Amino acid sequence: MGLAKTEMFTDQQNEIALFAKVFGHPARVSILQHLFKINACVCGDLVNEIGLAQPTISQHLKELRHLGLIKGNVEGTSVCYCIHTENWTKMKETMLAFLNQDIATNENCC
Amino acid sequence: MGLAKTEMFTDQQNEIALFAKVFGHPARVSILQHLFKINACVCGDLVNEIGLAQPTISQHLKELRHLGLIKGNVEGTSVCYCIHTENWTKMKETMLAFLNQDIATNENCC
DNA sequence: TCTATTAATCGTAACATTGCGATTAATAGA
DNA sequence: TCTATTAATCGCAATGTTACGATTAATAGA
Repeated sequence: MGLAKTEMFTDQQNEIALFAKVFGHPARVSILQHLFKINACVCGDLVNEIGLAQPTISQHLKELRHLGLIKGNVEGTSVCYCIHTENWTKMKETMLAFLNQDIATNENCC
Repeated sequence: MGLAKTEMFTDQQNEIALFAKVFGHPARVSILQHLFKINACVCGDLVNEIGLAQPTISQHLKELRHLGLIKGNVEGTSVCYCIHTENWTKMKETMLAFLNQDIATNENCC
């Protein structure tokens, strides 16, 4: 189907999956790392930096923007993208709670 | 294309993307949370717990196993799955380094 | 040995993702 | 106004993902 059955999972599980999904492509990881590094960027810079075509980068930026992890200011003919700090922090809390789960001790297994 | 151009990214970026991708489906998030909770589980339990068909769960378990995040012991006709603690810790370090990036201060933007 | 149980695998349909050429929209500057 | 620049959007081809019915493989117990 290619279509996740989201209705059978909790909001929290779906939220984790949505954030993880957007990190599930090295181009988006690379874009975010670049934005963190310089904290100000136009799309053209990213095209040169990463090496994918302009429409491809634009599409990845769109996904990051729709999840709220970055924001963009129009400055003349270019757009200045940067990390949406508050939303990044919120996302981080959700993901950290998932990654830092404690393992129940159980000697019956493994 | 549906095919990420991994060769233009660093090993670290590809690794982050691979881990994130496996968390990018609520069923796998749910499976991992369940394994953390009870730390011993057969596939059948997960089918009842989650509500997807047995082949679907089996497929998700396979992906988690191939990334090394879980391990499975055969016990008679059932299989006991649990978190692969060492690999989970390693994965966590990689993901935390990405999530905890510091934002460069730059007042020229946003 | 026969049967029930359990999980893996196969095959396939439906849908999603990725990448990019072509085009469009918007603005700056001549 | 005209042109150059920049990024978004469209459209499409190639590939990946998800889900599950059907089947298979393996073992336990009668």
